[in-house]
Amino acid sequence: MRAVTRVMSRIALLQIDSVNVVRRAHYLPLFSRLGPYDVEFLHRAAGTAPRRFFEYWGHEASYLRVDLQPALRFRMAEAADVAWGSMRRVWAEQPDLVSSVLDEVATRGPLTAREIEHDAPRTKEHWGWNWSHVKIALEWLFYSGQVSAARRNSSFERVYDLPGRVLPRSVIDTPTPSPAEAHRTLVRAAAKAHGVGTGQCLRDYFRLKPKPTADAIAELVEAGELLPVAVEGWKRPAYLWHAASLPRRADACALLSPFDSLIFERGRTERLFDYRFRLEIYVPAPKRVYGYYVYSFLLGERIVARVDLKGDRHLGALLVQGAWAEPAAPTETPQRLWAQLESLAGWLGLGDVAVAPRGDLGPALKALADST
DNA sequence: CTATCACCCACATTCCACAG
DNA sequence: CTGTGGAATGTGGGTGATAG
Repeated sequence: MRAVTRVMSRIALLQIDSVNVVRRAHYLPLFSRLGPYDVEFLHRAAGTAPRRFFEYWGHEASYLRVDLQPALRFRMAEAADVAWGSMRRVWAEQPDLVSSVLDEVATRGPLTAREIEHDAPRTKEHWGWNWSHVKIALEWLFYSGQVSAARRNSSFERVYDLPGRVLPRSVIDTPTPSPAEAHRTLVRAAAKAHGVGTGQCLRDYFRLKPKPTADAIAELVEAGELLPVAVEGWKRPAYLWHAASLPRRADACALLSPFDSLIFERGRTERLFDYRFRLEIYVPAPKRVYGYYVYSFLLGERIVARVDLKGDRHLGALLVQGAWAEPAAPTETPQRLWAQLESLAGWLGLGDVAVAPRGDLGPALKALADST
């Protein structure tokens, strides 16, 4: 068994080969480790022929490389068993609605949910979201692969269309792999992205089920693609991607969105970075520890700070509503963070960065704000 | 014309109990 | 210990209609 230090694991992790996206991209960017140039590239790549990315359920709602589409068809085929309850119900109880919505997309698409005229009632289930039955039908069709997302509109709503008009011909023509082969493909992709990870990490990347993932891992170990390793301080066995490179150091400098693949598996984040992160957008305001939408600041190979950000278009400013240093923060943290905040504001088309001096980094950032 | 408002959409996490 | 299922949690923002 080869031993891997935690520092090596952190560095290996920084090589990302797929991009997880995307909510609320208009006021806060979730392509957080990509610069403006890369975001342009991603939009172009997702929106023009031949398309390089498509939207589907990966880890969660994600842009995925189109060549992974065949490996996700098993999930589409399982939709009747694994999709959320409201979707399964609309499929079982209102088949006519589902087929008329599909017809509408086929004849008039691409379309958003809003553009399909209807007086179907709305529901209020689960998360307090308030979907119309037409929207649920569309999401059912999306989950089961009968429609795809052509793009998002300016309100970030999904624009649905038939897969044949969204995906490249070569992808449509690719035969469907067996579920076992599909799992190997997805575990490979996860392993490349992680460098080093536990079975848990590899499974969570595409939200796979335990049994088929364990089988895929065993087969990839057998084939020499994954190497069993022990990571310093980790209780569970880990796997090293055979081709992972281990640079001597990492010079990252980036604001990570709460949904960034670097930190979306919270247990892994804690084991690698000694950094506890929890999403607080669904926490009632008085119970929040840090804030509604908190970015983590990656510097070098450590997470050294977190900031609660809000883009205020009306004021034309990026609001820093709080800033906190982590124990690993070096002295240059405020300056490096400030530069990233200015860059982010520029990318969002916001002229200013306004700092409220909340949190232990607040005063230092405020001083930098006042001096510019 | 601007301000306001209603409407619609956004689909994740975390804790906990319990079964195997 | 691992996995699973249930329960509980929110507000931001774009758009287009309407009021003033």
